[in-house]
Amino acid sequence: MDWDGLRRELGDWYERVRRDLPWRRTRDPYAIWVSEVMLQQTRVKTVIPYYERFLERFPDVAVLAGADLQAVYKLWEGLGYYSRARHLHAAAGMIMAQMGGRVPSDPQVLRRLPGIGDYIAAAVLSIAFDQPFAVVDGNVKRVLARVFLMETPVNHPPGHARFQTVADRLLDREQPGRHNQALMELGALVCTPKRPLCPQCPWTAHCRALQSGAVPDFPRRVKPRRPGEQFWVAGAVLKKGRLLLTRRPDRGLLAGLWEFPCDRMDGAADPAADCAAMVRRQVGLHCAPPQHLVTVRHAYTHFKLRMALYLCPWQGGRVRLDGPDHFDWVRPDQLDRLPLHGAVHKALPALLQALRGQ
DNA sequence: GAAACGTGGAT
DNA sequence: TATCCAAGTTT
Repeated sequence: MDWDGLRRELGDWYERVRRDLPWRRTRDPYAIWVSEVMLQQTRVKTVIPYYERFLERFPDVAVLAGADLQAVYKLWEGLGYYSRARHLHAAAGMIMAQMGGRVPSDPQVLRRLPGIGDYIAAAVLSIAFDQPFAVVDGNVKRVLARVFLMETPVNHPPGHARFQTVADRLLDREQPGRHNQALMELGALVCTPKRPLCPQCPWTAHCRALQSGAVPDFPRRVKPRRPGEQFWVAGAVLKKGRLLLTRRPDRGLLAGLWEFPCDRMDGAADPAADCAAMVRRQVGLHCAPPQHLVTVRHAYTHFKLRMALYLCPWQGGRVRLDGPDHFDWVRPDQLDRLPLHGAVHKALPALLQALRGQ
């Protein structure tokens, strides 16, 4: 295997075609780090506007560390995987408190920060600090699987180490940052999951999948299991023109985001009554018979959701929380101040229309 | 080590 | 409409 040839051809190709992305215009370790966190399981096109806003609002570690977590969540709204925002904020605090305000360049130290795993550590160390660590992300696995005809499934954790081994051997230790980005760029632009553009690939002379006509069969994947379906009922409690919003705990699904009190339905022959009972249980309020507004569908990674939203006129009681960790009575025109999750955003137009009609 | 963890675009 | 899947990490 001509490793030097591979590295050179990849590097030359990258210099020719590389996209001008915002995080490629800086060597600031903080900015690189933020971009890598946002890019986790998220498309470049989606990330760009979030990245621009984030760097404008939180230009360095000190500003981020001093910000309210809620403000960070608000900026993260709609990007998904909200624990990333919490971890980023927490890590910034640790960097200020323990590391002199500088993103650490020591692999052991960096790797211990929350939200920084093997991939992000390697990316930051190579791109911002020129250290020889090879990244292994979805792009890299796909490219390696094809070029080396690797049978290892790319979506099965036990096989990850095999890809890391190959990536380590392939790494250009002279220009590790450029090399890592080039390999990912190749996966993103040419060696794509579907309909790869092999004629444009710098590695056609080396690719074993191409030579054996097996490109469409690689990479291998294990079959994911079907996500189940959940049914939730949500109640928009209305009192004197204000809506009750609750905040989800800082762990688990949609951590830290705001929503109308909601819960899974337990089979519910009578969803409206179930909603009223849910409101009593979750926030301790009594309401008039709930009126169905809309049912939205939403797909999460591991289950599908159908959420029925009801309008629940307040009748009595003071808020006592069981589940959510905060609440607020919000005027409908101020809902956009809170970070809300996708299902709530889908249901919101129906609610606002109903309120206007009252 | 399997499962949890979001969302939107492409097909 | 259903499925795939994208610059992964945590528990």
